[in-house]
Amino acid sequence: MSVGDTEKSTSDRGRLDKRRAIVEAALRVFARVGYAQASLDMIAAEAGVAKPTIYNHLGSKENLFRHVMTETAARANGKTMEVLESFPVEADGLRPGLEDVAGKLVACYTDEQSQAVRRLLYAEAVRFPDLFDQVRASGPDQFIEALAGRLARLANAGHLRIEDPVRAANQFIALVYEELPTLSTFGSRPLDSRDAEKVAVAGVDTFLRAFGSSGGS
Amino acid sequence: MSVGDTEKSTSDRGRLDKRRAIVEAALRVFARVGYAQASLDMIAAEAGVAKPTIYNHLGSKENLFRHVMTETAARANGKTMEVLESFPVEADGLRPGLEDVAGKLVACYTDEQSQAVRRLLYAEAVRFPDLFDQVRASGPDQFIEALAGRLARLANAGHLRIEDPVRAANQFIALVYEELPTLSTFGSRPLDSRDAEKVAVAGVDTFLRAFGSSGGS
Amino acid sequence: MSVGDTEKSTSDRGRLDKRRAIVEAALRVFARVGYAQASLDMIAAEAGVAKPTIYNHLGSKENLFRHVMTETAARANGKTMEVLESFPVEADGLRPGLEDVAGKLVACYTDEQSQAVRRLLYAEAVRFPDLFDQVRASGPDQFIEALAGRLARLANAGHLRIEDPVRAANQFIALVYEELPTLSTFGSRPLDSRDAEKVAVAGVDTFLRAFGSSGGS
Amino acid sequence: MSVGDTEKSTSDRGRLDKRRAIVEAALRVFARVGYAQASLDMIAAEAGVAKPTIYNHLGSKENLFRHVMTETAARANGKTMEVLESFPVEADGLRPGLEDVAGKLVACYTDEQSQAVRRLLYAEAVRFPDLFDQVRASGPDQFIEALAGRLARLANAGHLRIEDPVRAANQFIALVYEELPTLSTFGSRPLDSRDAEKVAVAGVDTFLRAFGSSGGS
DNA sequence: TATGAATGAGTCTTCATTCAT
DNA sequence: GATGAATGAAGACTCATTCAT
Repeated sequence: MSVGDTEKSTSDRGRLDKRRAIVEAALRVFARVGYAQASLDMIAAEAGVAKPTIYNHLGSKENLFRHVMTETAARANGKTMEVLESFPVEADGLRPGLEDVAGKLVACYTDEQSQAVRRLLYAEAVRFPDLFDQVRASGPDQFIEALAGRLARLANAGHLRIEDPVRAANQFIALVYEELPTLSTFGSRPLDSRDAEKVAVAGVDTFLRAFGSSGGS
Repeated sequence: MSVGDTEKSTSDRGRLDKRRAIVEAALRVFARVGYAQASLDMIAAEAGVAKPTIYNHLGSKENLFRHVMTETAARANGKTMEVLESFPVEADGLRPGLEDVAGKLVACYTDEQSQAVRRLLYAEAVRFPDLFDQVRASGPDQFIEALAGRLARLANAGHLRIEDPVRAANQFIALVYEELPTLSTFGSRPLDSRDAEKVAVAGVDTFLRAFGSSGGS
Repeated sequence: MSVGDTEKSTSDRGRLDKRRAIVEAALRVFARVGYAQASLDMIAAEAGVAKPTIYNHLGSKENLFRHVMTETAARANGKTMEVLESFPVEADGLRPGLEDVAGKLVACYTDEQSQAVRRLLYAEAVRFPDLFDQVRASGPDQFIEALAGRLARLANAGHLRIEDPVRAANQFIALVYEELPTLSTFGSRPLDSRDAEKVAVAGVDTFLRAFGSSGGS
Repeated sequence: MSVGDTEKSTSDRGRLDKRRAIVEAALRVFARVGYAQASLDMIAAEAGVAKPTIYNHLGSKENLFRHVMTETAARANGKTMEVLESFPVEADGLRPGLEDVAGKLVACYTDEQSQAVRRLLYAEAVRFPDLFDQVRASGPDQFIEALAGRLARLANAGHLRIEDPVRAANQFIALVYEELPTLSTFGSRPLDSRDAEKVAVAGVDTFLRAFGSSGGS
């Protein structure tokens, strides 16, 4: 009467699909109107499920929010960490390499979901301080650490003049992101990607003027 | 008990006092729990007035929020602009001058009300985009412009090597503020002022390494 | 423009009327469908007020229930205590006196509101044990004590042979009320008052057979 | 693993066990939180079955409640009727015989399940009046009838002076149970068995004072 | 003008009940 | 027959806003 495990996997797929639909819909709604203003009615409608289904899967509005935030942040953080794989390791092509990395980081930063999570985290920092810490520890903190490592390696090889790599890493991203928040009204507006590109290139330029071993190359 | 305009001025004083009390109470409540979660009951209680009095004075919750934001932002921006009056204009004492300015800017940035406004503006950027623009135009944009002017003057005098003063101004504050938001969890936590000081000094250092006419000092 | 205190009293009257209407409506609804099944919508409709008005006056469903119970019980207890004022104090007319008291007690017991409170208290004894205690202490306990006093006085005068007046008081009302709960399905059904009367008279008869100083009078 | 009717009987046993588990769990839950507050989730969890299984076996919440009440009441009534088997039939040992019966009745009355059913029946008398009638007819009414018969026999033999045996039967249990409901807060609290014993003995004493042929023996 | 009281709309959450497997 | 998942309906409670005084 049935085809066996295919059927079961179909059912499981249905379950997971529904959960996924809820979480994604919730992210969209939260991003659109904020945590407090988002009603479970909106989210249920957006996800195409009944309201109690959300409770069956996620338990409560607060829990739903936490899941949405951590899962989306994890995805975004993963993409950001991948960028470091193309980080330059030699003096040869240092500037274009850094520009490439900076461009990719800007792309990650301005990714729609990434902006949404960041804005929501900021907005609800008072209500969910622990969530803020958790996301930061598992994301930005690790990223800064990794970036500092790459910079230190370049410094050791004499390609950069850096005393405090962690601080330099922080300054690198400060320069690269610079006015992104302002340009996009904290992510609530689309942002011209050429503007962002220019900012990134300028940030790399200043970074190399400050830390390049021979005034940049 | 008294007559004539004295009475009227007394009553006017009372009215203004009441309005002021409402706005200040509203800022505290909004900062504590956010816009959506703040109820007019809380605000009325905190201000020591009856709920309808808020409507008499400010009209609606949204309007109250707008007034609170713009008035508080204006006060904060005023203080920030004053900092520029001590901006150095000569090569002599350039580094300590910039460090002094950076320290004062950090103090302004980390001022409690200032953080509260910034956080609320961020949090409600989607719901009140016009408010965001208005505050930015009357504050940060003017500040950047003024800062760029000071930097251009220093560059013209040969004390700094700067091509694009506006960009340099943005980078200056990016370097100075750097990780302030992270350190204070976007303003929801007190922040060690010595840490902030160190960040500011390091930011100035990097800025001068990049833009100093002779490698700094 | 106004007639002075009349106007104010009118407004106060309106307030109190509204509160009274809520409490009375709540008693009716609770009695009709029980605590858990009673919705504030029903109560608000029955009282002719808006739902939040109930919250303004009474705070919560639980609190409303407590007020309804204690206020109604106090009224019922008051009436019951008044019955004792006609309690016989002499051997002359002892039996008719006791029968009169018994009849009045049955009337109090079978009073609609009284039955409703008793049934609700029983029904919700698990959820509101403290309420149960409070009502019992301020009502039945005091009544038994007072009744025991009257019986003791009769015993001292030699009109009754009673060793333990409190026990005798309990047995008196046990005999008088006897099968009232069963007859009225615990108060959920009207009860034939002649049946009740007979039970009361028979109860007095048995009581006097047991405690009368000369086999009854 | 096995075949034929063994398998079927095993499965039947399982089904009946499951049904029994559901009914017993339901009684516990209903007793603990009342009818309206008891959710099928609680009951399913307490019974260790899935929610739809309850529907397969009992059909609906209301039906489940009816079954639980009637089955438990039948069990309790059976035990109560058994007590009458030891009812004294001679003048010799009348008082101790009645005291023995009274004690056993109190034990039945204060049995945990018995109290739970009584309380639930009282609590839901308005919602389930027919259930109340059904249980009363099959239980208390028959018991009173049987008790009246025993008393009549004793009266006929000259051991008691009773005109209306049914009334005397009702008064007997009224005196014996007397303040049990109050002592145990209508069964929602454990009750000191020595207190109950004393009440029973005192009830028998009064009963014999009233109806004993020679002042009791 | 300032306020106590009232309310209509909307929020989160729970529950009895039913499908699909 | 037993179950995990889904849902429509309903409930307690809150809030921004408006009258009447």
